[in-house]
Amino acid sequence: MFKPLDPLLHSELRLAVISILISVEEADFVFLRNKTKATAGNLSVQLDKLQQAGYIVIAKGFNGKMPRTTCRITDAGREAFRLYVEALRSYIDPS
Amino acid sequence: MFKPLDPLLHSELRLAVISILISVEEADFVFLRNKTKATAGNLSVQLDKLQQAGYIVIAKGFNGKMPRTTCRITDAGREAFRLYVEALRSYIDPS
DNA sequence: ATAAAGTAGTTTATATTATAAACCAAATAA
DNA sequence: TTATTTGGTTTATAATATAAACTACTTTAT
Repeated sequence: MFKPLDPLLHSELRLAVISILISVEEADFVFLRNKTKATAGNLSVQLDKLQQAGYIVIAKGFNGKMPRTTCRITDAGREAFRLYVEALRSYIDPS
Repeated sequence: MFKPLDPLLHSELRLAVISILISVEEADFVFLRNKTKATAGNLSVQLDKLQQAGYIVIAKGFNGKMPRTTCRITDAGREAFRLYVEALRSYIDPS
């Protein structure tokens, strides 16, 4: 009947992050913060969780002298998102 | 960009409950517990929240001698669900 | 009649999660 | 040089989800 919803993606902010990364190849911390309107603290924590889960990879570098954190989705992340959307349909599609 | 997700519906169990009530006119506690596989305690708490929010109405009665709790979705509940699904699309639809 | 087991829930304690506030280190602007 | 801004992280707190324990009864077995 109802498919379980991956708790890692069933979070407004983490879902928004994955939703962005799905279509963008790579995005940095500031870009994600702007797009999601999240606080930096919350974003930092949630990116960490996505990385722990293997759904994204985070690379730390510099843009000139300023620190720069860039994120990409992994294959596991893409697959998790696909499964999450599929599971959602079991709740929202009139079937 | 991303529409906010009503926190009252952004919960696996509450979403499942609303998803059932949308299509069934009325359902009792035991039916909901069976369909959702939730524990009774959790279901009790979440039904209460949905009622507090005005998304469902709960009626207490008896089936013979046994207590019976029946739930129906309200117009507000139906509208909240519609908006929730619409908001979800801003995360999952490739647009 | 009484004890044991089952039904239909509620309450409460605990673990998990989300969030913001406070902080840090470095860069830039006044 | 002392603010202010940028790009974050850590930590404290509030909110949420969940299960375990409990209540109140009914049914069944002895």
